[in-house]
Amino acid sequence: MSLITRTEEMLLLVVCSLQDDAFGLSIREEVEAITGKRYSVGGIYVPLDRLVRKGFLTTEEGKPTPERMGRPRRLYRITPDGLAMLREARRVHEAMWGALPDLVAQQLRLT
Amino acid sequence: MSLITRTEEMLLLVVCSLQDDAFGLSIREEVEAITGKRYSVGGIYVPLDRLVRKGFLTTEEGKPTPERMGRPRRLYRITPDGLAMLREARRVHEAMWGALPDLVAQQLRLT
DNA sequence: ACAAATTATTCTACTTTATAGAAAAAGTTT
DNA sequence: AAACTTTTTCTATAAAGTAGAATAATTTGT
Repeated sequence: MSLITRTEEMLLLVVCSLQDDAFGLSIREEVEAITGKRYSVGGIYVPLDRLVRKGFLTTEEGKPTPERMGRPRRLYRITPDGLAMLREARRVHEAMWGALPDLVAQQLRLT
Repeated sequence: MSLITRTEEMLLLVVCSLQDDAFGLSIREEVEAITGKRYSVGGIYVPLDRLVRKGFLTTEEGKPTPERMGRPRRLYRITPDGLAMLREARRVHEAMWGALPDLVAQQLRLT
């Protein structure tokens, strides 16, 4: 199977990190905090949908009566297949970076 | 500026790893070796071109008289901007994975 | 009950990137 | 110069990324 994209990896990881609070807007906040870059709502929801369709995430409506205004949340959780994809992404990442000659590695890790 | 894609990161890293032997087909071999996945020639040359256009790689014709048959090679090297992109990709990667709660991290690193 | 305010998701059009492989190019050997 | 070898270029298609307006579902105020 094909490798996951960087966006997909980020979203899967952030869903894991947020645990029971992983929904569209909280995921967006976290992604922005970590990358330091702005994301439109589409930039989050569109790939989230894709991950659900592919079976790497599951989703369900948030609890019915939280004392909170606004539309209910749609929560996300990672699946076993999603975890497998993350492991694979990590393996490739480490193989790539591990193959660097020492001299180049030094240039990269510092500065 | 926007984050580099996973393919771009792979190609930049492999160009670094191969040093003076980084050309289309050798890059493909290395990418395939590391990922364990097959890549068409287009799957390598098209993104390589993009990286050159963006200023993350430079390219030049291979030496004139190598005792080797076939069309001359087109060699690639990373630029300072390319190195900066790799550093940024690495920073984001570490921030993402570092934010994982211990329990999830265990599930991922093992198995 | 209705209007306003709040919070969040859905939808969709557009741009960029990925993917595949046939065709062309540039050299060497016979 | 014809055949062979190695490598790149080109081009079409599919998939993913990006942006933001529109819509939805709830609570609060009157």
